Amino acid sequence: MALLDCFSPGGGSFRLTELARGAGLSKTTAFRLTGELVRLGLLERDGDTYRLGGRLFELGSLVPRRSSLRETAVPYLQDLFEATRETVHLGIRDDHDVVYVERIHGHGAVQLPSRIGGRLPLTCTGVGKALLAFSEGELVDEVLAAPLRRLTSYSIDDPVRLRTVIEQVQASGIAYEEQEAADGVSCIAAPVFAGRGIAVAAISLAVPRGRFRPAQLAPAVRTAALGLSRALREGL
Amino acid sequence: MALLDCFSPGGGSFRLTELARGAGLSKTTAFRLTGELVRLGLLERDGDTYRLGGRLFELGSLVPRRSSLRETAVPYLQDLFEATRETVHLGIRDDHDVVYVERIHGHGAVQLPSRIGGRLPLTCTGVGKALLAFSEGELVDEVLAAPLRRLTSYSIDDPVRLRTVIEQVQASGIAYEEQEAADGVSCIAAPVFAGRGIAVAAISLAVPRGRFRPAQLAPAVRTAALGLSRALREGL
DNA sequence: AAGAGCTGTTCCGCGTCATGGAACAAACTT
DNA sequence: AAGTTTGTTCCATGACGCGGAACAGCTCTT
Repeated sequence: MALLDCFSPGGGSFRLTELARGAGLSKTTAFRLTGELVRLGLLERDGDTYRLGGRLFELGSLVPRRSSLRETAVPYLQDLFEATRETVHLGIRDDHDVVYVERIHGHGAVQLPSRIGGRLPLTCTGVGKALLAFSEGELVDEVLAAPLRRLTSYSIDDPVRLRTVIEQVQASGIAYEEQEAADGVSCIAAPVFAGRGIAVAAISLAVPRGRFRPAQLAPAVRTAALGLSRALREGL
Repeated sequence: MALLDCFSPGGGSFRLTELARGAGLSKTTAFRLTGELVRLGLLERDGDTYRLGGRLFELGSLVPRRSSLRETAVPYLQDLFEATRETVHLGIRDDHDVVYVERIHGHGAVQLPSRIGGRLPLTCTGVGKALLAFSEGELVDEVLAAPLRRLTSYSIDDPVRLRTVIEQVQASGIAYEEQEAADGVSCIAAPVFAGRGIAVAAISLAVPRGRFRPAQLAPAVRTAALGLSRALREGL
C-alpha cells in the first residue's frame, strides 16, 4: 500500500527509485514488491517506469456503494446534462472529503480539480456543502472545529460564516459555491436522500462564472436529485 | 490478493469464513489479513460481513490508460447517446477479454452482462469483435486457436465462421453482434484508433433486438468512433 | 434446558520468508 | 575516462506471519 499510495494524488508514472523513496522502503524491497505487484496486475511496468495496473480498475469498479449508486444515477445525470449542457457531478462523502463518483461533461468543458475517484474538501465544493448540510449529528461541528482548507482565494475559511451558509443550505435544499474550488467556475448542488433526512450523495452542476444563472439551474438540479432519491428508495 | 479476488465476479459481500475458504487460507490468517485490509481501506467491514473498500475505488480511478481514455471519450459517448438514446459502451482489450471502461444508458435500459470494469470474451461482443479485427498480428490466430467461450446459444463457437466475421469487420469498419452476449439484445460497434491501424478501444451501441436498425445506427457509431480517434491523436 | 454446531476472536511456539546492506553491471552525466 | 546514477542479484539475520488449539457468543436442534 505504501507503494500504491505514491500514485494517490494524480496517477502518473514513477521509476523504481522514486517509489522506494516515496514509500520509505529500501531500493531492494521496493524492487521485490513492485515485481510482486506487477505479477498481481496491481502495477504495470513499461521499461523502467511503473504505473497503476488494470486490475485495480477492475476491483475499484466492483466497490458496492459506489458502483450501485453510480449505476442507478447515470440516467438522471444524463437528463440533467441534456437539459443544461453543463458539467454534472455526482459525489459522496468520505470522512471530511467529497469523493466524486461520476462526472459527465460535453466537449468544451472547463478545467476542474474534480476527477472521478478524486477527493476535495467538503467545505470548498457545492457537492460537499450539500452533503454536509444534511449529514448526521455532529459532523458539521467536527468540520467547523478543524482548520478550513482553501483551494482558491474565494474558499470560505471563516467557521462562523460557513455555518450560516450551511444553515441556508438546510433551509433551501440547494447549495451554492462560487469560485471556491476553482477560479472562474461556480457550482450549484442538491442533496440525494435514500431514507430519512441524511444525504447519501449529492448532484451538482459546475458552470463557468460568466453564464452562471442560478434561478434557471436550481430547478433542474433539484429535479435530478429528487428523481435519483426516489429511484434509490424504490430500488431497496 | 487472494482475499480481494473472492469479490471478482460481481462484488457483493462475504463473511470471514467464506473469504477464508475462497482464498484458501486458514481462518486465523484470513482474520488477521482482513483486519489489515480494513485498516488500509481496501476492505470495509459491516458487522460480520466484508465488502470491497472505498480506497480501491479511488485507486482504480487513477489507472492511467483507463481514466484518460474515459475522460476524453465521455463527450463523444454523450453525443452518441443523445443521437440514438440507446445504451453506449466504451471498451478496451485485455488479453482475450474486453474490459468495459464506460457505459451510458437511459432510464429503461436493457439488462446486460456488461458492467464497467467487467470482462467478457472478445468473441461474444460487438466491442470485442471490433477490437479483435484491428489488433496486432497474431492475436486473431491465438483467439481462434483457443476454444471459443459462449454466453448465449447464439454465441459463435465455430472458428472458421468467426474468421470470416472478423474479415467482414476489417473490410467494413463496423462490427455486429446479435444476441451473442445476451438474449434479446444486439450490438453494433466501431473501433477507435490512436495511431496506425490497431484499435486502442471500441465504441458500441447495445439495442433491444426488436428495434435494431443497423443502417441508421452504423453512421452514428462510426462518427463517434472517428471523433474520439481524432481527439486522441490531437491529445498526444 | 442442555447440548451440538456454527460463528468470530485470541493466544502462542515454530519456522519461513521478507528485509536491507553490500556488490554488480549497465547507462547516463560530467 | 572517471563518477554517479540507474536496475538487479546475492545472502545472512531475525522479525513476523503462519495455522493449530482453545475460547466465547450465537442459533438451531433435540
